[in-house]
Amino acid sequence: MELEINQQSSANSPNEQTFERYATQFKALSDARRLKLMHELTLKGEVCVCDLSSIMDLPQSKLSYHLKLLMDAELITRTKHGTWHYYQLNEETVNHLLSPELCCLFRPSR
Amino acid sequence: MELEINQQSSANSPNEQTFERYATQFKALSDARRLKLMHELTLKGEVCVCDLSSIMDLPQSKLSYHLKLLMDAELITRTKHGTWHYYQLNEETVNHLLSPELCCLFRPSR
DNA sequence: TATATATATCAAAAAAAATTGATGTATAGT
DNA sequence: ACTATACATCAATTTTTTTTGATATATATA
Repeated sequence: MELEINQQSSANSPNEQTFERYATQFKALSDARRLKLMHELTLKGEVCVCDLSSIMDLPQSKLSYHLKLLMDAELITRTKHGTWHYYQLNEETVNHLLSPELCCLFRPSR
Repeated sequence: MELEINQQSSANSPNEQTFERYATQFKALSDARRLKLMHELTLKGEVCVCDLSSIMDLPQSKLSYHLKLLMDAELITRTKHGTWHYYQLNEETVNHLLSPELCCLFRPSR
């Protein structure tokens, strides 16, 4: 018999942390530019900051700021190859959060 | 043959408005107190401001402010009976937005 | 080793959102 | 008509988020 430490409380009695966690994730999604960014990752699978910068028409430091918010919310992940950093959707988180109806927009089907 | 005015562009070529719209909705969801509020509505179906005020331990004017944000995002609806205003979830919007996995927390099953 | 490129981080300023306390409005009861 | 109750709105303030421009770090290349 195992003791289970709930990462996330049951749906019946959510605790404050659960709400805070979701609030952080929705906050990361609460900006049109970040949504567009997520959409680009949904379409392209994996994009480096340099490409995103021109796609999004954003200066690099601003872009890094928004990428960090999405990283902190665990909505995206990063892999480094040399000096290039490639970002991709965190499909697990996104699919846990968003409806299937948002499929193709932000939620890739596996 | 009918011309169709898309309320929301197709998933393949979302326009700026689509992102702005979702950003507004996610912004409304980006606060732990508003999520708790949504959860209360999910559980109770319909609650008046006076009850919410004690449940949430929030002063009335603050509560009204947050309810307005959720109303503007069309995440909740209101019906008035006399001086009482009853708020309820907008299930259509919520279910369009959130995953079935968030069911019971914010997304009621019909 | 020196230089260039890609990206992250930082601190100050600007902009946006939230709080607060007061006032306004509508309805119900006397 | 008067009073009380339920809720919305407003303006000033505080807090949080975003932007900006500069600097730091890490890797690649000459």
